[in-house]
Amino acid sequence: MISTKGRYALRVMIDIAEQNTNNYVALKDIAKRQDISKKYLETIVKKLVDANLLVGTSGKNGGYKLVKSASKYNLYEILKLTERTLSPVACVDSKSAKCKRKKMCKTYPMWYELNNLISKYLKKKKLNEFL
Amino acid sequence: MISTKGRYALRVMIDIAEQNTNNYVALKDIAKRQDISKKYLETIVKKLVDANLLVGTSGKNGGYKLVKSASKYNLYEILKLTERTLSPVACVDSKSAKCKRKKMCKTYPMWYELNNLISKYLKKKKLNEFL
DNA sequence: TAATTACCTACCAAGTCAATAGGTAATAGG
DNA sequence: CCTATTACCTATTGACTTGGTAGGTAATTA
Repeated sequence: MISTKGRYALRVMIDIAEQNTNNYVALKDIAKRQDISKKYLETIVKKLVDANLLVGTSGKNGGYKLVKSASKYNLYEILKLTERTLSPVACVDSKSAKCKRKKMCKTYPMWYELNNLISKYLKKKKLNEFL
Repeated sequence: MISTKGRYALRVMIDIAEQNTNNYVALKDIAKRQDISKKYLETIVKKLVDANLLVGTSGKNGGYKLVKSASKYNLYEILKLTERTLSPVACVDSKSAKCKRKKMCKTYPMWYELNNLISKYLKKKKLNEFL
């Protein structure tokens, strides 16, 4: 299941895109509009900045802004930052321990297919589709 | 993410179907073949019995068997027993608290669509496809 | 009646998640 | 230059879930 962090991250990205400005958007305002604790959002936005999906600046009129046009962001790249994994099962997750039954496992191909289905959906979905 | 319980449940169902017999299949043997702790499998198989996907009997030559042909089982009905939810996000999960922003939420339709994608895949996939 | 098997209740350690607390550093406007 | 504003940093907490174990009782058949 995708956590609140992931859902919030997406909403933050959409919120910034919606402002449709080249100015920095303050987190305080995003938190108010989205009705999410600003303190909590800080931990989420940090991940977005670290991954270069957002750029932030301090001080008066500071805040965050996108680094590329909304149509160039896909959901997968946003969500993978906040989620331990986006795989539906450990079997197809690169971060999980490898299963030694993988080669003989009758269910593995199905999990692999399902994983593909989800990944493709998320990679195809672009941020501008939410505006 | 689908838990080990769910993955094991599926493997148990396949294992029983594979034996291709009308006799009861003992959990001891399933555990050995699948290399899963029998004790742990007990908790999983109980859910399958409670939901009438399997029927079990005690005593010598006891064990579990299917109640219908493998082609009549779909993955969704099996996995939903072991997972708290099969929804990718709380927003589209009937068991989770309702989000009051649902009606105005820009992301909700996308989550709904993703949920549908996954559910449909799992409901279409039948047990006999693994034999 | 004895072996075999399912079935039942309880428990535990580790990990994850959602969220809060209390700061420090950078920047722009007056 | 100073002060308000804003991002950024580190640590902590309680609740919950997961994966798995322990130690039994009840049912069935040879």
